[in-house]
Amino acid sequence: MTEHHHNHQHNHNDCIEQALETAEAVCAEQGQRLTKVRRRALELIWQSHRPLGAYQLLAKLAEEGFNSAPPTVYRALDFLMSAGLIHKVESMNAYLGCAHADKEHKGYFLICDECQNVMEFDYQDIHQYLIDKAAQQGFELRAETIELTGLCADCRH
Amino acid sequence: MTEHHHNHQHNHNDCIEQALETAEAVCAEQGQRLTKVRRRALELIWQSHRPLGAYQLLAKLAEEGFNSAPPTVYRALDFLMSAGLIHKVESMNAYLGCAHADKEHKGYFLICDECQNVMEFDYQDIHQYLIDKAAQQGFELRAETIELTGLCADCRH
DNA sequence: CTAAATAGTGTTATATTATAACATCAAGAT
DNA sequence: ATCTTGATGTTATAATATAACACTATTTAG
Repeated sequence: MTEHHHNHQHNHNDCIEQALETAEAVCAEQGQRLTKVRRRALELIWQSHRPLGAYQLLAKLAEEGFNSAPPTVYRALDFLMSAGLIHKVESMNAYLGCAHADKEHKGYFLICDECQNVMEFDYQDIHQYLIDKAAQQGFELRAETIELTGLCADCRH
Repeated sequence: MTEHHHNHQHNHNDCIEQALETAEAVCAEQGQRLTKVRRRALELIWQSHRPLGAYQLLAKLAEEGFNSAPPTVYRALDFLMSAGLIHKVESMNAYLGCAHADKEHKGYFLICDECQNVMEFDYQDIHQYLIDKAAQQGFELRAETIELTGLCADCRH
């Protein structure tokens, strides 16, 4: 389990830097271009301590002189998602930096109702379990949306 | 696992009838009122063979002379969700009749990308597993959004 | 039985999230 | 250098959801 947002023990700047390096590498490998707006969008998403809405991101980009029409941000988000660099949290309509972009994985989330802090986890055993259960029904699994909400350790007091 | 929508083997009308009976019982037990528009909304959701969007439902209700402003349908949906009679499929912004409304359970979905047919399943073992994994992080689980997509047996040929 | 309280609905307006369509620009390829 | 493709700019609009307040119906208390 990786708690990558606003953890007491770590310097989040390191995470962001790491994420951007990974992004560069992933894009290079896939022959994709990490353009200015894409790169900055990714950075802003990582700087947020909670999943960031498309229009929140758009506002931040606009402040910095980027084009402020919705397609700008949705294009960047689509790109980053298809490169596996961010995930969409469907239950929040918000976007989150992915801490395992370099590994094939599924993004499973633990979201705190109180502080919106998100932990991403990647349990290969759950994944395999779900594949097997689906296969028993003749169902071929392609994508998983797994979003768990509740109270994080800090917010339970 | 319960495939309750458009299965070859069953008469879906029976499902709908069953669902409405359960709804009556659940509402009675909870001291809630299953008013005309709520009841009809639930029935229309069940009649659909795939998750139904709020505005699709609104259109159907409007055809039948119900008020056709959005709050009408969102209020009905909110009511039905909080009574546990339907679920929202977050990844589709659509709503689905719940086949286990009378039992305490989590709605987990298998959604076919091709035909949009949905199976709802309720694995207590997954649920317990997730509770335990979350608890190991000090996280108290409250709600789960588990939506799996892929190809159903029919659509794989 | 009636008044008060509460729950439900009607109505208008608007907020939020996302995409379509087409023009223009910039980067890498021949 | 020009061609091609991918990326971005721009305008408009679609799709999803909620706020706020007025009105009505049902339940509850006296």
